[in-house]
Amino acid sequence: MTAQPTQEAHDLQHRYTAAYANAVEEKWQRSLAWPDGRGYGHRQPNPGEEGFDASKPKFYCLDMFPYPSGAGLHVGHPEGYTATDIICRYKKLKGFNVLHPMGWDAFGLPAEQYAIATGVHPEVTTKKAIDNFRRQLQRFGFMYDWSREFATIDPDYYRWTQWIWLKAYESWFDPSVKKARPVAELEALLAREDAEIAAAGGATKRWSACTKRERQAHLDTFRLAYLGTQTVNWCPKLGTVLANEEVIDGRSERGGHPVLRMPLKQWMFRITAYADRLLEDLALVDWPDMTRTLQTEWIGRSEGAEIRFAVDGDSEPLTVFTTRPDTLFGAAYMVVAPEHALVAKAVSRGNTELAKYVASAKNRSDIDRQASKEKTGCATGMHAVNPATGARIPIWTADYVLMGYGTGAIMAVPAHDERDFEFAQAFRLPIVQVVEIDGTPFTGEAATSGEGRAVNSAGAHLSIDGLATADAKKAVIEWLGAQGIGALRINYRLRDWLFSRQRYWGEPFPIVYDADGNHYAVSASHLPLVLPPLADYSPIESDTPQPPLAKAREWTHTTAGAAGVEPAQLAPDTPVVRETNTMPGWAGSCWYYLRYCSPKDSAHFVTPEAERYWMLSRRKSAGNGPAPTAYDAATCHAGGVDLYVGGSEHAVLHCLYARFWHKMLFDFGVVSTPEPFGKLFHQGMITSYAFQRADKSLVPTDQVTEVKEGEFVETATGQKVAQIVAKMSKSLKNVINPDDVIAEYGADTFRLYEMYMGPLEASKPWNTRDIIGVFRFLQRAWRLAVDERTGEILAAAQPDAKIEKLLHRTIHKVGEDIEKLSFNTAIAAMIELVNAATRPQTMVDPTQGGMTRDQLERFARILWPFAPHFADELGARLGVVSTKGGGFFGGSWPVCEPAMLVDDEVEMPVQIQGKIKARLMVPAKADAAAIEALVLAHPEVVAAIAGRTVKKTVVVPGRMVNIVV
RNA sequence: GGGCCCGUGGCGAAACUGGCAGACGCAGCGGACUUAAAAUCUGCGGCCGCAAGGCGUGUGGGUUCGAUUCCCACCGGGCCCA
Repeated sequence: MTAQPTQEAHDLQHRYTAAYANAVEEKWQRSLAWPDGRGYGHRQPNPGEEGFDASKPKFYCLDMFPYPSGAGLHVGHPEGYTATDIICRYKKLKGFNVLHPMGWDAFGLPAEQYAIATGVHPEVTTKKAIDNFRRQLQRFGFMYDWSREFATIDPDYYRWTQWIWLKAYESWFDPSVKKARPVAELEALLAREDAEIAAAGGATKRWSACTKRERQAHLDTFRLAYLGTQTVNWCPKLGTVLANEEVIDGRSERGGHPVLRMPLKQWMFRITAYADRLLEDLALVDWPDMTRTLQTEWIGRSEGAEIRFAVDGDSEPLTVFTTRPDTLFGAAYMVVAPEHALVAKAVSRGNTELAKYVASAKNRSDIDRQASKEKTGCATGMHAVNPATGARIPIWTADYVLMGYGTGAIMAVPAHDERDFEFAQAFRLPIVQVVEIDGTPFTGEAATSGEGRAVNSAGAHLSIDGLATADAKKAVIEWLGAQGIGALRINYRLRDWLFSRQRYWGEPFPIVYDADGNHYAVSASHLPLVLPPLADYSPIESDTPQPPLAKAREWTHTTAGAAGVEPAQLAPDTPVVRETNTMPGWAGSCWYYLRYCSPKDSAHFVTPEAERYWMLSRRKSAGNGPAPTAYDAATCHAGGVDLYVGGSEHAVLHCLYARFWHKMLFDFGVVSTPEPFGKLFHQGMITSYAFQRADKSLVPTDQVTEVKEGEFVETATGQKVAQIVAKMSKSLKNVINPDDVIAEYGADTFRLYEMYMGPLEASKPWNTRDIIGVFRFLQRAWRLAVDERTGEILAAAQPDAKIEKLLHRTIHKVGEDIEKLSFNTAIAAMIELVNAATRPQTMVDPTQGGMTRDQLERFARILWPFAPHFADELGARLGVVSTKGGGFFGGSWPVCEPAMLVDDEVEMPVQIQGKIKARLMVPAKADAAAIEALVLAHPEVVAAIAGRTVKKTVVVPGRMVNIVV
């Protein structure tokens, strides 16, 4: 990296240029490299290991798991990583044991699609991408403990992902204690009580009278990981299921191939069992309010009633869920989803029009169905009885009712629900007002929604007229209960989690099926179940879903014994077929933070001792006692990771799924805390400038010319374009490559720039022009300390009192700001310090100005978390650290004397009628009365209030004085 | 349509819990140094005004001795739900 110095630069060989910065950075990174070449810098030992200091408090800081894409790092990645690096280095200087790991979320679709296109195995491309990511991250100087690195695709890792899944498979949720228990306990319980269980055809059967198969089938309905039937969007041409967002008008978004909606048996997680705990425990964590709100809404708990309506000519009642049981008298008709069993019944009675409607609705995605304004529907010809009025009401089917929510059926109250109203109007169904809402009279022209008083709600058996909504709900629910046709019920928007994917590049399920389709677990001792290599990754075109793994016939067709099924479950020579679905990309990221505690343990998914040390933390209010050894809600924080930093795009799904897994693991007794992440922080997005024509279409950045300050034209046409802020994207050609920026300024400048752009949580535009500012700050700081010609330290002979005071204040402010993650203001404070200490150019003797060696060292220590290579190099030249000693890694945060933070005198503004009219110096310790006396005696004040009487004086010591006349 | 968040110089931003609006940086303008330029050091810098002064934190109102900060309405932008 040592560029040949030009003749002019020859005198200034030690000037902090980009080339110099790069050389210094690479020198330090080399000097800190580990002998094994896997990483460099800090390696944090675990409890029980050599060099572990149990007397220190712990700090576990985590960055969200990156997916190593082939495109390499984006400038968004180092934003969060720099922030966590700064706080970890700071905590290290403050005497903490710091766990700051990094690894790779490496299963996933892009690598698989690349494999389909090129035939290169995803493992090859993924490992290449990981190597590139690691190289880029290391070039930034991030203090990760690389000895703990792993990827989700490592069999040593996914062995435990499979192990956790098996634990869930072997567990059920006991609502009486609100936690998971082994299925074996449920089995024992059923046997002990000789319970009556549901059997085929609606009958019941005693446990003792059941066959082994019947018992198994019953237990399967309780498992936390279970085989369930879900309606999926299956695209035969693409050979895959699609997410709702990927289906438009019954065709795939990509390629426009037909998509079939079909029920499919797939592995599910019973996350809904944990809905209440996932909701309640949000109160225990220090998370952004927005994120907690999003999770709350996602879970979507609503209290209402389940009501069973008798159906004419059918023994089976129609069950609905409603949040407004008080509107029962207004239920003028029923609507069921096209997939509802009752519709099939009606069709089987020969209703051809209905059959046509169902067929057309079937292949519309849920999103299409809810988005369309036009209400469609069809009468089933069947009728239900409104239990309150005794009226016979028609049952319709319409696609705006979804099978997935509630019971897939609603009672329609058109007067008070907008969608029901539109539907009733479209099909001329009766509309009856049953709620009188204050301020919104019901005119019959629109639905009125909200709470009020019940009207038109009196019948022979029940009358709720005049009752407020809340009381009316209670009364109706009570009456329904007494009649045996309904009850209070809690419904959730959250659905059970579909965990199967028809993909190759994911964790295989440790499950096999016998010839009858019964499933058996592969025992934990046979894990990992390694993903078999495939020569051909392309999807299988078929009308029935066939995951790519089905192609590995030798792997899929095996025997129970070879697969590792317990002989007690199935005879070893029984032929079995392996599950060919794989786990989704979420699987590996649900528990990676635990594996970092002990990534090499081959006997446990996490070493219990390491888990306790790194995950248990004392609350701030509980003082600084020794590390806790067991969770105690009174003194411990609920969440193990002390700081989790990542984008808000993961606020709902990833953070909810990880919490769910953590709670299961907590119930299994293998983790100590009820929550995984104590404090969560979302860094903002780094955007970029882009250019827009008058018609709002976007112009790539390289097709724009700046004609003058702030004025841009499209180069080809000369047409004026507006500069706007947009996401970085290839098509806009406004993507910034971190490698280029490092080459131009060095990693330390890059780190400082991203932290100086603005608040960490804010979304901010990258402005290449601004980088020079922080680069100049480093240059100035360098020049302050180092002779640019000789490389020798230039230090003041005597400390300057003003600089010493400012240094203490800066130490204080930078420390405080780091704790608040307010890095931009911390850097501003350091810039001010350096500006204040900079020698005037006219100064002949450099030892007359600047900072002393001791002051420079303290400055280097506070700068170190932000610009570590720069600070280490400065420290080395000062002779206080060495490359062998690892720079400031083992150092400490400088001391701030509280006495240096207070002034003897402070300037106070004096306002008259709220406008500043004077300023004067007052002793800092003066009380309000003394200040008032000083102020009223001040000549400027006397002049300003001359001729008027002072009505009131407001004195805020240390702030200001306001005189009201 | 409902809910939540955000609007401060030419630009990125700062401002503790209601107490000096614009710290710090970029861009700009000036001075010093230089044959000159770059670099560096240094000064100015919200707007209007020659000045005194006035006006200023999206707009309009309110509470308060005092509002960027709290309340109401509106305008603009974003996110989530429907």
